[in-house]
Amino acid sequence: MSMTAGKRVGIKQVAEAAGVSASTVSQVYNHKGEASSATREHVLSIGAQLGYRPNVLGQALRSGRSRVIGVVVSYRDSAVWDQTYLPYYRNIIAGAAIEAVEHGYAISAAPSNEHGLTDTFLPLDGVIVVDPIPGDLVVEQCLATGMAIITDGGYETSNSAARLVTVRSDMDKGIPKVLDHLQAESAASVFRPALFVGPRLDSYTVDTIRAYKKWCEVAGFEAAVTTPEPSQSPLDAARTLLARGIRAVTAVHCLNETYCAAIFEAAAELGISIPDELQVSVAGNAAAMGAERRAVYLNLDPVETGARCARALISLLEGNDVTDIVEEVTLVPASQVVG
Amino acid sequence: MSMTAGKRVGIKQVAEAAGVSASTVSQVYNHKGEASSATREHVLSIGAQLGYRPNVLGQALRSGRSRVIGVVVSYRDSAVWDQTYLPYYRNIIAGAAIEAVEHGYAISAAPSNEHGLTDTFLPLDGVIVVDPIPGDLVVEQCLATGMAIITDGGYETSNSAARLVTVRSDMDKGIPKVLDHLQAESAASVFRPALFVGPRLDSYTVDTIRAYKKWCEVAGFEAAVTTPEPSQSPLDAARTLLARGIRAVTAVHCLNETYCAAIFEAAAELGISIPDELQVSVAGNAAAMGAERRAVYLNLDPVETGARCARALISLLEGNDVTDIVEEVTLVPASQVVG
DNA sequence: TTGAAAGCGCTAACAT
DNA sequence: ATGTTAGCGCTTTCAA
Repeated sequence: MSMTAGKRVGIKQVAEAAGVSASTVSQVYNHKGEASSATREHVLSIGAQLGYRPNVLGQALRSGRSRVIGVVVSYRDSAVWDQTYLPYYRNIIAGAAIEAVEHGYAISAAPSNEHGLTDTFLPLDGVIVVDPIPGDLVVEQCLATGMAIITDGGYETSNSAARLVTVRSDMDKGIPKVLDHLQAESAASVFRPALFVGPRLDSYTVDTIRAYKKWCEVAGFEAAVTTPEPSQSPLDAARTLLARGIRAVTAVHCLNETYCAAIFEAAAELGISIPDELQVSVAGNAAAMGAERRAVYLNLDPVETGARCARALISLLEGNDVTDIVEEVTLVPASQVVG
Repeated sequence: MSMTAGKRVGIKQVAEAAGVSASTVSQVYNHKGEASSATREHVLSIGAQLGYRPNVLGQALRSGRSRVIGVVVSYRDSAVWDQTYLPYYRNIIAGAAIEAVEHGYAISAAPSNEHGLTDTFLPLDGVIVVDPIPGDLVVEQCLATGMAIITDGGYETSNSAARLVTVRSDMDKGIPKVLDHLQAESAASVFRPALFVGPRLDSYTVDTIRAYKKWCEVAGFEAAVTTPEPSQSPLDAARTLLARGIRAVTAVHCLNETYCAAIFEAAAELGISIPDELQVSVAGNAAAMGAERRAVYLNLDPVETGARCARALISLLEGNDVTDIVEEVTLVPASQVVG
């Protein structure tokens, strides 16, 4: 155990007990193999005997690597934050924390505001930025300092020296999957799928819209993308969308749980029955709180995503080449409980 | 931003620019008020100008405080771990991480095994131990080193010097609440409430059993506590319990989601209808994945609990007196969706 | 009120 | 192959 309290055994104690110098001990513990195997064994056995654990703080200070990675929690704006982003971040954080510890890293949630990353007390070896927008302030700041970055969501940069890896869900496959499913299950005489997204143009949204439009084009349907006007609530936008009538809109795919909830509420108000008169699908965690059993889920597992991001970042920090990651998304039909 | 990469400005740069010594700068930034307000202002303004942020690693090394707190993830044993503990821990971790960062602390998930805490790489200022059992190895280890500890769940120690604070749910109030509710809703001619718990005698289980027995005694019912035999699965135990018949058992309170799921499965097998023939209640997160709408929930919010634990620990670390915390639990009736 | 010096635990040049 | 020296950024006596 490397605890703080109590008199811990340090490199010096081991050095003394083993009758060697501190640097030899250090050398044995790190650059495995420049010491004679005799001393090596000896030092190691003494170390084990004394219960020596290198103090990471010392290592960190000396090497400039803190073994702490940040998970950037973007600027929070009210309702949407609480409903969707906060739960999502929590899961990302938890997944990243559990993965990180396996590799000897700790997690620091790193809040950001309109000025970018706010004070993160511990120096960060790298960061995970969730859902950046193009030219994201936090990403650009980190890029500028040469920090290693993982984005959960696509990100374009011209910075060729960047240590930046993206992790994103494969909407190019997922969206057709869910639209095909909706069409196959559709009871309407004419299938009319709409897309309901938010105003924030992060890559997730952009990818979703692109895939939707492409599917419509290929399948010969007219694309209908609805976005709340500035200052319009998701619920209002949903009302407007559904007011077109159940012949104009027979199915809606929602960007996330927030928009899905708005659709359900608007449908209830208008006396539209789901899924009989209106099919609803949503990208989100089918196993999450208040998951809507009447909706089709394009299942996202944020805990796993968090773990994946942490793994990628750590791999990057260890000096490996890491390529962008595209996550598969699975389809969970309506009324199906997820184990 | 206190990032690692790039040439950060340190105490020396500030000292030089301000024309004072490093120790004066340090003094200004820490023991607010031993420098003349003139120098103070000056140093602060130069510091701000240069964007100086104390390097926590340096501080930590010198002061022996790492500003990292551990969340101990207990020994994981297979199925129960995945179903109940892992989700619970995740939420605790996320809640603790978000709370911690507000106070300048990072979180390290700290895995433990049968030998206690395994290597946690960063030195910990304190730990949060979830659901310790009496004489818990991890708790005792930490106690021995004088580390600050928060237990999520009651814990008894004779160590008077201990910096140990417990955070627990108020089962003494919660259990009567849920049993009263079940009794009031009961359709059976004779109300017969059973309790279904696990073999692990952590304080949460013990508290639950105690409160249940007391309620039965006061209300004049016979107490019936069911625990899986060693090597018996929860499902098997549930089968045995329900096999007694719907007149012998009209209601079951389950310790957690694992036991609740077992009851539901066994009931389905036996053709017992819930809640008509059998009332089921469970202590857990009513807003969680796969929450059972037919069950009555004694609602636990692990994210909030995690935050509370972190807050208590940090307060302890800052040298405050912190008293044990008892969390209220609320009742969520069956078939009610939680916002 | 301020500064000089020592050192937290460790690693990396450099010397031997 | 091993030891010596210096110093990462900071705090903390202790002296001025």
